[in-house]
Amino acid sequence: MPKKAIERKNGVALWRQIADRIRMAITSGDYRDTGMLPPETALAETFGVNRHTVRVAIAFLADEGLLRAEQGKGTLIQRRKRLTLPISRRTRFSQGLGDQAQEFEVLAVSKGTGPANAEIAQALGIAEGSTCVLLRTLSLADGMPVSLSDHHFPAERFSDMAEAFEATGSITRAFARLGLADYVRISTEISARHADADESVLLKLSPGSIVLEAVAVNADLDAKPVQHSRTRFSADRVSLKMET
Amino acid sequence: MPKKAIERKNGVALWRQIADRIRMAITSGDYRDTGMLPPETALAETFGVNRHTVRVAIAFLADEGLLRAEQGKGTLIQRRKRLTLPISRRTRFSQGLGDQAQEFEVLAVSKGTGPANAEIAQALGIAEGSTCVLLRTLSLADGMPVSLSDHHFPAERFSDMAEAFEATGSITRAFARLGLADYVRISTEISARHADADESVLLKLSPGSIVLEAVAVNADLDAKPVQHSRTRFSADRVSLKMET
DNA sequence: AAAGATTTGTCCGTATGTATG
DNA sequence: ACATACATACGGACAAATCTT
Repeated sequence: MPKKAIERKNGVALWRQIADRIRMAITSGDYRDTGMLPPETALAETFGVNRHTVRVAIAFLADEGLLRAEQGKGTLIQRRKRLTLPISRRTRFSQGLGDQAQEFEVLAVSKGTGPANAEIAQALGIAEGSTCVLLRTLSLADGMPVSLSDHHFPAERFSDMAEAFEATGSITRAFARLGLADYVRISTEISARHADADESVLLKLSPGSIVLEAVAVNADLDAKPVQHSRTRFSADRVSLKMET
Repeated sequence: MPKKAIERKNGVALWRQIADRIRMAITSGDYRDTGMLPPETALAETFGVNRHTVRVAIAFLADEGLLRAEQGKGTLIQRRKRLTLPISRRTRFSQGLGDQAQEFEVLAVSKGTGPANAEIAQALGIAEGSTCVLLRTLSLADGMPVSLSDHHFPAERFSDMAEAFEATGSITRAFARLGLADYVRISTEISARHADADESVLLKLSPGSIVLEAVAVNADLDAKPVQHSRTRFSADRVSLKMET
């Protein structure tokens, strides 16, 4: 039974819908045994479309780097797994994801300072308009972008946060360098939506992709908030797990 | 000024990209002051497309129930707010959402029994293939579908779960009736994806909509799992919040 | 109350993109 | 590569409903 009939007239081309379905099937491990896609004719049959349409979808995914079609052999799957990020009071971002990939890195995309808006000021327990250190980071697992984060730190307490992060490559180590040895996650709010333009570019998403957005607040052991972050995960590549 | 130029040839129709952008603008509160969309001509100008194209996008969102266009007046925004479901060790579903709407109800869509697959058997700590009570529920806030859940309960212990739910209208009360006075959430895994056919129909989603999927396990106070559920939330209508 | 401006609704035609066989 | 059918996007013109002056 097909999960969902491919439909016309929803503003999404058939080949694009099929590409999305194949991508989803791969990330949920559907072709694990062979490591390759079924033949184009079989896929065309499955989705109830012409083979040409399937070929456009495959070409699109090959361009993304997810597939590699080889004449005579078939269509090989290049990447498969979805990472799982544990979330708990003791959440440490790079620890949680880092051990699920060969290579894991967090880059500072931009840094600066700016005033806290109402939402962030409330979360951090500071006055609206107070200066914050801003840090935008991009994490990559085996070279593939996984998450994009916008962090806010109260500037009064952590004025050198951006530099400390660049020196250490980790928020946890940057906090330690600034004299905060330990901290805990006090809240995480999760939603999902379509990626916007910035996210599409930085996370290398195709248009219409979904992001999981996690807005988190960390606090020191006296329950004083030290960090507000808004992290967008590529929903195709990550799921979030809470042990409570 | 638009964040990013609308692009053609990505397999996504212009009107669809514009509909997605308008939907996102609304849910992030962009037109809160007037409660209406700018005129079609202004939107066309903003997005750099013909007015007809904007009209198709608006018709699409109107069909979703997000907008209502009225001749001579303008285009009214029908709904904007997102419900927030708290998740913690003490999560009680209808309690969490129920107080954010005037009226909240949970319906049993279907019930039955069936064997546990590998994933569910492991989560519930029972043998693969053991019989489970299956229950599919649909929750509505003010008449609008919010979530669709597939629950599994070990049949050995909770053979009358489905009936108990129908009699009480709540999982918590059904457990209580079957002798389980208290239980706790032990894990929740969250991901996001496009809705499939069943979900689209039951949650009244338009094709291409996003669902948040939360796979949760509840256990009694002896840490023995009592329930596995897979809940899909309409991402446009719900966000999940963890206090840790 | 009347006239004009604004805004959505409908019709025409034409060009390009998408999907099939 | 070709031919065919339908969806998408554009442009212009005008009607219908509503608001403003």
